[in-house]
Amino acid sequence: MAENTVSLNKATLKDVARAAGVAWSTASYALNGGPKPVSEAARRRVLDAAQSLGYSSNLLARGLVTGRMRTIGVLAPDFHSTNATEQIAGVEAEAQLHDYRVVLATHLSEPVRAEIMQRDMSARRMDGIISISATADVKPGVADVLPILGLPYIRTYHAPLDGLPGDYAAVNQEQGGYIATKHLLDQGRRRIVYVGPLNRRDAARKRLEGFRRAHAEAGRVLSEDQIVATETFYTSAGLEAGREILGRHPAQAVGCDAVLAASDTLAAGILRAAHETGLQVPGDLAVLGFDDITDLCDGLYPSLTSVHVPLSEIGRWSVRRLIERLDHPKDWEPTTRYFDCRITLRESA
Amino acid sequence: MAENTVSLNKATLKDVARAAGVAWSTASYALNGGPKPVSEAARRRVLDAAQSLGYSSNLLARGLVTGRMRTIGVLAPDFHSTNATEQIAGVEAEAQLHDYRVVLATHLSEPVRAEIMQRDMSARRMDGIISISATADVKPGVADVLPILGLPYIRTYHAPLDGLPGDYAAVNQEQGGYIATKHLLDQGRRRIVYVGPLNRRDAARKRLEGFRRAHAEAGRVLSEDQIVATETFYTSAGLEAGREILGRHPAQAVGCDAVLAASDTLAAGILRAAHETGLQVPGDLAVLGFDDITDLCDGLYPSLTSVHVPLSEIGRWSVRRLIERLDHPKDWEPTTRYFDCRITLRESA
DNA sequence: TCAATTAGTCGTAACGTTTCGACTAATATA
DNA sequence: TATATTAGTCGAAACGTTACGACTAATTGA
Repeated sequence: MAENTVSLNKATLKDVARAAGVAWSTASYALNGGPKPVSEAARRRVLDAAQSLGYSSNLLARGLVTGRMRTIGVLAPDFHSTNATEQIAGVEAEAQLHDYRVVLATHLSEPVRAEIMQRDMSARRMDGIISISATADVKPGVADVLPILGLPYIRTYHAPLDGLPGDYAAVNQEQGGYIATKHLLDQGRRRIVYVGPLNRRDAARKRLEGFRRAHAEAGRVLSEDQIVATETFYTSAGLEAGREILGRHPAQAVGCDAVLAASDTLAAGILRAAHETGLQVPGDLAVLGFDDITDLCDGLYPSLTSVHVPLSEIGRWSVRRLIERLDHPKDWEPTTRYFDCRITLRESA
Repeated sequence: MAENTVSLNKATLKDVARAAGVAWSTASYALNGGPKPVSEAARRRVLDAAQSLGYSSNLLARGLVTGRMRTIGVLAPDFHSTNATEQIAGVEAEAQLHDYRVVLATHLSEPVRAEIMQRDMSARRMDGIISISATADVKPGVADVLPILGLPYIRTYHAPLDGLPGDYAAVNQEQGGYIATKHLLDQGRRRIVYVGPLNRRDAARKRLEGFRRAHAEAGRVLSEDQIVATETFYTSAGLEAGREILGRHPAQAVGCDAVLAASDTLAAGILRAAHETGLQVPGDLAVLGFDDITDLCDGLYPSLTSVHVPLSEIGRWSVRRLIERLDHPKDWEPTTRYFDCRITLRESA
């Protein structure tokens, strides 16, 4: 089954040309449709020769002369958070659609490592860079070197106004918080509590702004104990917050009839607190998460209604935008694009 | 803060050499320690020149002449399953450690696409390919072209004995099933039910073998209704199976006191069925999952004890193995390596 | 002191492409 | 018929490196 193992794909354009009895240049024209036409007869012979020699062109050599590698560098903080991987998935899928390849580099939010990676991408002559962030936080210095590389780049999910020029794709976190809250209010929930980490300048804060706006528009006064700060996004933090919230108004029917959590993992903790307290979800208490992590939301009991964040879409758009810029460098100008969230309905709210 | 924007990194080795007053070759030796020594004085001048010109070497040109790009191609079916991403994460992390970069390609389990990607990687002169599988199923044709490319490659998580030569890294699924079952038996569980999809030749079957072996070693007879087949790995399938199992022996105390699920998502369904039935977990019923998906296991109530599958380790090992082969091509021979699972203890078992 | 070694440097030939300018032969234009 | 135009082909010059062979100048050994 492996009689052809001898083809160590050493065949070069020169070989093909020789086999077809033409000059390299002609062979090149025949294969890739260069700037000069080539006769049907010659084309045939070249194509046949290439076929039978198992020729495939050396993209390094081509890249060296053309200056384009059809490759996009993706810079990400890590590879574990769904935030990052979903975006990368989108990037990869869209890139493949346009016959671009993707090279990966993680920087673990360390500026030095980030700079090394960016320089490396430049040295490898990537056509452009997409710098992904998994939080809306500004990681100081992580993308600072981008502008001086002279490569087209796009940042996603970073804080929009960090002063760096260039394209920018972000989640409309505020809108996410807004529709989530509106969804709960429309259900007739009277007292909604928002749970999330507020210490950092983060997505959770933006979501909170949406939470406030929805209340304001509905003419609802928001008391400050309707906002509960957590330290992290972990389930344990959610559980702690949940116990506090539900313990605060023990037997009171309308003490708190809905919780909007800044992440699905937090929401899982709330759900657990509800179980412990014996509350029915969504009957006594509605719970709404953020991120729409399928496995988690489906697995929870009851399954978790969650705000879907269009991460994959962000990745896809970034690629399209980058390629557009590469193809028409003239009519490009920096763009900031926000992506709206939507709600994935399940049982909990 | 961006006064240096002019440095369009056009500086070439020739420029550096000119600035330092030496020949290209000398500059190259000074920068990368070539085969000839270079005087301290010259080295200084070259390094300084390189520094002030913002020189970074063109890796394409270098790759063209050296034939090594310090780049590994990663072939994966998709980008959404944790199975795939965890492995890729391991690959990326380890590659970075050795100053290798990773380029990504998904083939969606379509043989044609897989072949295109593999040829592209060869054309880009990757040093080697790691072909990742997310299931232990053999996807026919997906990796068939690898051997004829003449590139070193490693397959992970594929079915080990699919006839293709080369390095191979796999999960010891049987051992996973074994330790999981043993864990439950050691707890004193009397009647354990295994839940998983059995129609396909898949990881779940291997796990079942371990389940059987543990019973045999403990001298326990296994009745066939202790094995429940599902169609999928989804939570809904787990719920269905759970209802069947728990409904089958309604009030009977020792009807079934433990469930080993072939995945965490299935286990989530079992947990839900337990809630519906009013059973206490782990008191009345122990539930053990497979895959150890952190967010999910931590989020469930009670949190899910799960068999951890060393996916990231597989990725890391593959990279080390590949680099070893690249560095010492002579003393290489095909290796198959199995990676053992371990149990991550949480509340449910 | 003379030959043999060696440290240091320099050209230059690869590597495998694309593309430019020049060259033929055929075709259309007047 | 002479001339401009074109289709088709070719050789050679890039692209930016590494590495080989040759060449000096200095150092060593006898």
